[in-house]
Amino acid sequence: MNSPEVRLLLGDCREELKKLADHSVDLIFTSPPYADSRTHTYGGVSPDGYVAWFLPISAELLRVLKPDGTFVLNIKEKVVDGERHTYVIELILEMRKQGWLWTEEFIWHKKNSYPGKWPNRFRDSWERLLQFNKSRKFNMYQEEVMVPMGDWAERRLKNLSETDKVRDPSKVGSGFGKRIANWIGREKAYPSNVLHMATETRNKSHSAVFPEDLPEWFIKLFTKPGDWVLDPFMGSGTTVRVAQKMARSAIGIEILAEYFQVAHDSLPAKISLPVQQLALLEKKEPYDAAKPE
Amino acid sequence: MNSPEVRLLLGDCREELKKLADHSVDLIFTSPPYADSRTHTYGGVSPDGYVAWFLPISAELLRVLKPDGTFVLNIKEKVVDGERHTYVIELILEMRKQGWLWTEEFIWHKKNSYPGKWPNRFRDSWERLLQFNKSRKFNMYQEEVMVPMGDWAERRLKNLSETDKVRDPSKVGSGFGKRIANWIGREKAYPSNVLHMATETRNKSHSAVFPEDLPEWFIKLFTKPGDWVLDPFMGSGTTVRVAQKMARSAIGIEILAEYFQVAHDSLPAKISLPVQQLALLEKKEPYDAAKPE
DNA sequence: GTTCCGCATGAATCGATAG
DNA sequence: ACTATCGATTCATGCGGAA
Repeated sequence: MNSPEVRLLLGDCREELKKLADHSVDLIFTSPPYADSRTHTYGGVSPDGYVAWFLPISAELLRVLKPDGTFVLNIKEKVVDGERHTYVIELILEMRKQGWLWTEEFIWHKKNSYPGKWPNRFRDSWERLLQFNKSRKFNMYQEEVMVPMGDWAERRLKNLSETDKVRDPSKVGSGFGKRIANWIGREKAYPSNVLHMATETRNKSHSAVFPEDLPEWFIKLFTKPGDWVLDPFMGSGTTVRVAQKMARSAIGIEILAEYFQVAHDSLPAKISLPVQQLALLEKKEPYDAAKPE
Repeated sequence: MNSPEVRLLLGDCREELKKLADHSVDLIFTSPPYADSRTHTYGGVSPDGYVAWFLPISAELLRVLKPDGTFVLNIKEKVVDGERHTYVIELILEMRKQGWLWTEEFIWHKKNSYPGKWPNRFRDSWERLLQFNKSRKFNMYQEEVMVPMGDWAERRLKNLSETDKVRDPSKVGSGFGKRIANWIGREKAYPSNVLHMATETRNKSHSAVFPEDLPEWFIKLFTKPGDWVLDPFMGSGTTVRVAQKMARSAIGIEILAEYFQVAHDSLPAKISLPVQQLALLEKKEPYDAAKPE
């Protein structure tokens, strides 16, 4: 494999994505601006217009993703007029019409949001991580994200009963049997589709939408070293930064010069930008640490 | 308030619901048969036909619910041909057309989910708890579900002082620190929209689909003693049993005589059934403890 | 009494094989 | 080709009996 590289593109992803080749990316991990946030960019997408705004982008993502690649979309609907808005679930339906397969929905449980409440609801402590694929056969490296087994295992496996050594069919006909003996020597178990991760609190010079653990988990699960990771809404660059640390190649696209600059500056291994982009950066306002929300 | 009572109805909820008066119920909590499960009843609803099957029922539920009442629907889509099926999210969209407001989506994190390993997915360890309302003003007794605070705030503030204060003094004055400080010294905190509960695996003469903690939490949150709770898919009666324990009145509807009998027999405070229903029970096979799956 | 340990159980899903 | 059946895989929990 070639030495991993990072490419940062300053601009609107609706344009920048067109520069990427077909079937060139192994994993897309992104957290797009939610409806009504970052209204200063992307024309202030309204909840009602969200699906129409996103579909051209997801069409490009479908094009650049390799056939055995994966698209993970971190998103959560906001509350509008007392209701959860339906733009996310409508988006799922429309993306399927585009050709995406809705393989799975992971839950990110945000462990440490501060307590608080509204008259009609509690604090929102979870977000969706929608997994989309182009085909039913996609790359997944499950062993990379295994977790330590519970301490029950040690006790359990010390003494095996006779029924443990053979497949013991369930009494109630659930069709499920077990062979406890298979677990001997194992120290790790597979995770589930619920991820417990704290939100980023140690805020550095940039504020991140999600903690580094989140892209790291999916990069481990869906790519191997040298593979290409894409984040079309790079923001302050969490995804590309993690990808670089993990020896994956990465492409990050960001429309806002301030965020772009933060992402560039925070890469552990520095990269140089094309002259063209440096000129673009010059024209924008200088990055102000207090500005990004 | 009148003394709480429990009414059990043996029959198809599509018929039985018609017997209930308009605006008579404070909380509907139910877990309908998921697509393709419980195929021996309800004609084995297929994923593709699920929405059409459910809509007439949700229309009746809309009629019987009080204007300030709440409907909590426990459901999860199954995997069909490698994808999460879309019947649940389609149902949300269709129910809104009926007049329901989709107020919130709680997550039930099942700590001990069904085991299994597949090449393309992990264990499914969460289910949806969809909250629907008829109006934006509904009864919610948030204090009833507050949880012990523990040392949450202390840890949080310690974190704040050590890290955030140093790196970004603006955070402390900006309200973040103040909000945290507001919680110091309080004994209880409001919960979030993620519920961590184990499934009921122990088989005590009947197997419950969900643990008693689950309906208990929503009954506390959305009703007060004496209010009416309805479960149109009663099953083995977890919801009505909990409601009775909590001094709420309850109505349970179940189509299958075996489950109906279990629900009736497991009520802590015994109730007598109308002669008509006893006759119906007679005609069915007698309940056999080994039989319910 | 308290702690430790054995054990059955569960809204599942995939791939291969058979009709 | 398309559908139905079958075997394989897997982990946290709470009860009950033992130490």
